[in-house]
Amino acid sequence: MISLSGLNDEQREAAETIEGPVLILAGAGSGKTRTLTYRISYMVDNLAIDPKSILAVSFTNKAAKEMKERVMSLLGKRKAKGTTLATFHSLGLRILKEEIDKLGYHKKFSIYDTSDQLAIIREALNLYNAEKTFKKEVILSKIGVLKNAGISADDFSDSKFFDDEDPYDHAINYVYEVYQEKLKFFNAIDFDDILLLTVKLFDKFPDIAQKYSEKYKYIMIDEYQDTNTLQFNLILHLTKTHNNLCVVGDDDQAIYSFRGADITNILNFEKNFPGAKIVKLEQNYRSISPILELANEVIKENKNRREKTLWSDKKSDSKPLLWSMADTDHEAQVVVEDIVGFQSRGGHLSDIAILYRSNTQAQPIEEQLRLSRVPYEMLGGQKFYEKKEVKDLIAYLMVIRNPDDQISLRRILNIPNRGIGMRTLEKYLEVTEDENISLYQALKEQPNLDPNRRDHIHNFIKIIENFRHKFNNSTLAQSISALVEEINYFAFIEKNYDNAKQVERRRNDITMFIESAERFEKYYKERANLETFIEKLLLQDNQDNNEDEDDDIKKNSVTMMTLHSSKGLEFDTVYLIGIEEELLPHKRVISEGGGTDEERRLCYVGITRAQEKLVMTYCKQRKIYGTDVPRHKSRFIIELGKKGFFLEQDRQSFGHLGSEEEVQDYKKSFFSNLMGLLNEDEKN
DNA sequence: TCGTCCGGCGTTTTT
DNA sequence: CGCCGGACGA
Repeated sequence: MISLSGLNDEQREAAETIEGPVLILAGAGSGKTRTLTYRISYMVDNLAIDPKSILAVSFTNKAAKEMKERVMSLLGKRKAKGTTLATFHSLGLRILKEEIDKLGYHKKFSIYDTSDQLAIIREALNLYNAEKTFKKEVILSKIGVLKNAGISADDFSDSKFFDDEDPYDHAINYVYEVYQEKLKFFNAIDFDDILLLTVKLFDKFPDIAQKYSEKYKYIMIDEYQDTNTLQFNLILHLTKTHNNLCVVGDDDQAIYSFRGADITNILNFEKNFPGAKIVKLEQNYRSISPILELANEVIKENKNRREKTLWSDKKSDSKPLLWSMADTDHEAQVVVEDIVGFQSRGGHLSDIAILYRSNTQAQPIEEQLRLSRVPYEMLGGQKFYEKKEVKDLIAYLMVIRNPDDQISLRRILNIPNRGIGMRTLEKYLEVTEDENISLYQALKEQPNLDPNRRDHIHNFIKIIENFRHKFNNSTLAQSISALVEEINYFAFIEKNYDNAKQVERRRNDITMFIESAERFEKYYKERANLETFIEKLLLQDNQDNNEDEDDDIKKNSVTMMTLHSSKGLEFDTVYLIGIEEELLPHKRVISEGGGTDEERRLCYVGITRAQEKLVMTYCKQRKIYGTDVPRHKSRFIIELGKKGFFLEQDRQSFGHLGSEEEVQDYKKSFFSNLMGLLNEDEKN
């Protein structure tokens, strides 16, 4: 039996209220994950509820994984088994994998990322209007908005989102329809479809919806303030038969409106789910009070929020710091030096996070960390699978699995070059169009269309077919290596880049890809196959699965991530870099004229990640499009230094290294930087 | 068919 | 500054 005595009164009440709707308003650091994990454990261990009927949904893989680990450590692996702790998208995908044929797709569908989506939109746009009046990125983002609002292509022109006066909307109306048709023809879906189609399925087939609702009798949703209409509809379907819904959220941390998140979902919870019990968690267990005071000061400027009084009893005299830097390189240097100093005093690198508004900020820091030999782990950013070489290989896997996947097929048809170029492709696309068959089918069944290319096409098809068998009969990693060999991909890389370093890097990416398949196999054992591997890749679920040896490495590395992905996490020390105008709040938001409330919340999220030490930085100068531009500290904090909420230090002169200890650290880190540089040179 | 060169362009945030 | 896409030439 799990004891709930470690929870405070409110937390315990939330954990013990199992039946009916519950809203937990949980301020930053108030122990909501703790509450949720105890709630799950309490249900399984004390109430003997079947773990299979418990579903907890969060937004990011990171959060889902964290929840999983904490439930496991509380309940033990054996008892925790069967609970579903998923992200919205992994849940949707799980359902679609079973049911998507009812919507007219085959079960081996592909999932398209942004670049795949853009490729389709470009063609659809050409069909609509040969002139380049409309930008495909704008169209894509609007389609995304529509999908997240639950609006299909047919509904758009009748919806409140459609403006008859706006030529863009007419273009979108056309493109959205063509886009969706093509996706279906390619047997592919995009990210938003994962949820859109799941909801569609439930709308269309109430009996299927009922099946899942009966399966998941107890549902918990984390970060409820960030749910959008589509997700809300999904929740409605799933809770329909029982109404056992427990949501956790904090309106001050709503930061996903760009993805259609609708804050009214949390504000109207009682209305949507009558009889809801509401629990407020207001004690912050995370941060020392000076950090919390700064956070409260920042967020209180926002008008539309539920009043909260977050408090902490962790008193301390050490105030947050604000460092001003000369430029981004200087910023990286100072921050990394500080980290090296911390490390040399015996600190754990895993206690440190570097947070930023935009992924572009990560680059100088990353470089400096490498130079100083500080291990780090970066979340998000350029995704591994988005690298060109990796994408090529994945495209092969996709076509092997789903030959209808025209986007992937076209990507690899002439990679490595095999003499099937644009001209040939166009001929075949015509056939595809005329006979309404897939491109793959056309290639396979009519190799004589272009006699000069016949052999090339034949060989290509043979590779695909052979490897379809190969993947069934040998292990995943073996098959992938064999494929790389078969298509001579390494030779292709060498041919394409004359720069030896580039060749090396790209070869390395391929090796890493194969290694990731090996690790996947090791962890998933007999469940490891092409299907499961691709799914993992596409959900960007890169959270490494290796429980054993890599754990040590992870325990000793700095974490870098955007403010968005930091939500829900906590660190002893946080460097919040680039607290400056046009970055936080972001330029785009300022120029669009809308409020900066969400940016302020983002700032609040960043500050409240820190437990003991918070360092904010800004640069006096920053390179934008290659030229240096003067910068200013963010409006969110500009007045608060004078009021004593943090200490401001100008690091440009290095004049603020006070204690002897710090000076020593500085010297040491300078030396290790130098060594790093030398070693780097040696290598090249 | 394939490589290269040039001009325009845009930088949020995520699954 | 660096990417993408179009144009052009071998």
